Amino acid sequence: MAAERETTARRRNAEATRAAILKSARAAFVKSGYDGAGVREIAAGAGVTAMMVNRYFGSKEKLFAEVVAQTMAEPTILTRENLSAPDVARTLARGMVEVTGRAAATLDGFQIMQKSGASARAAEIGRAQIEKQHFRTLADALTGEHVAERAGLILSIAAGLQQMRQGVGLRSLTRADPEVLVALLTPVLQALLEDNSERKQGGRRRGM
Amino acid sequence: MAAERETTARRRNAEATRAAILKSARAAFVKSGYDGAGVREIAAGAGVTAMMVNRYFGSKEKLFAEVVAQTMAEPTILTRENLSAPDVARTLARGMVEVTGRAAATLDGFQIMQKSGASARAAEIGRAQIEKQHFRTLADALTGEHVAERAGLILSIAAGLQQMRQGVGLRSLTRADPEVLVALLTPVLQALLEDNSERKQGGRRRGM
DNA sequence: GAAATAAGTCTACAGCCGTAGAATTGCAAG
DNA sequence: CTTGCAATTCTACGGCTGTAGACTTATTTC
Repeated sequence: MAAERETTARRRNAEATRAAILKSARAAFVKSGYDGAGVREIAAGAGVTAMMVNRYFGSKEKLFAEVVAQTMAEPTILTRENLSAPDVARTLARGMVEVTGRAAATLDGFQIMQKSGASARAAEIGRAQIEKQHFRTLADALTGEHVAERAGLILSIAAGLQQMRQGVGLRSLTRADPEVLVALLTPVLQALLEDNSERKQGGRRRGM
Repeated sequence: MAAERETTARRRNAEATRAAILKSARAAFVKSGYDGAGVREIAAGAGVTAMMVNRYFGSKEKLFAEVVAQTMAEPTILTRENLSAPDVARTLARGMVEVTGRAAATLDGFQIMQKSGASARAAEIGRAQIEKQHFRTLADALTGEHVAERAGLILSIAAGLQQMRQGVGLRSLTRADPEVLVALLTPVLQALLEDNSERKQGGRRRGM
């Protein structure tokens, strides 16, 4: 022994337990939302009892806040790389549509919010993180007029697609060829990425 | 007496009670979603006890189904009139944005689904009605290629805007000038209403 | 080995949930 | 007025919720 003891060696491994709870909680919140996921269920998924959740995070609400913050801090769609790609609109469209791929983190965040629609508290927590992470990244990459509104609308499209496909399960979208959706979505996003707020061109859009 | 007795006069007015429960239920589901709205709360809003809900509708789930069907059967945005207006895109955009106006019915439906995201059963019930009402109306009005996908995407945009504005409360959208949102949304919807699935004009097939 | 402390579990509490069956009320017809 | 039935309420069940305090267990330090 004495091999590892970073910052005082853990007895029954508090760090690992905490991480396990976070992981289980994320899965549970993605699946059932804030109200739907039970503390006992989350704890069981981490191999501990319900009280550990309160012991490590104080309350279910604080655990939720940490899960949301962590999930949205690792974006995979709205990244600076994607936003500076040659064909931004198509790249974003593909990220929104390809739910199976490695776009899981960003979509997990939207999914949690979609499943947590009933809770005002969850909405507030999610709003703060969306604005801090996704919205910020997006708005920073845009140029021209009405940047905030355009960024908000792009996020709305991502959220709406997620809701109708994964949540509601609208068949015309679940059964659609992903490539068709990407092709249809690309010009839509293009209209918001560029500054074409109809006719008031003021200056030539240099952006994207 | 004998003044009114349509289909055998009601003693303590079963019809009125039933209608009162439906009305209260709709308000409750809009506010709290399927899981969040309690049977006792719904009943209290109608001035009766919880058991009347089961007596008149069999179960909470059946009540929900009836509320959703009724709400979505009275659309105010996706109407045939709006879909044959001269400037369809702007008319739809305005309907999606002006939440205060008389677009309440259509938006109520989306709001119920947004708040009920945690329940798979509610999603299934909502999906059926959305496809039957909104989707059908919309798809019938479109022409060209990929009508079903385009209709689904338009519904996604409506749902996403609703979620981000009313649900999550994204500030860039809640504080935005509605006219700006309409102006930005119009070309976006235009891209989906027209058949501009990028460059493959192949042949003009009448859709679906 | 004994003491100290961190990690984890047990038990319990109010309070809510949807719903079932029995009992009760109110109205209208005989 | 009485009888009959529809409309409504009462009581209750089993199960779930988040969380608080006391208790137990394991690990480390002296």
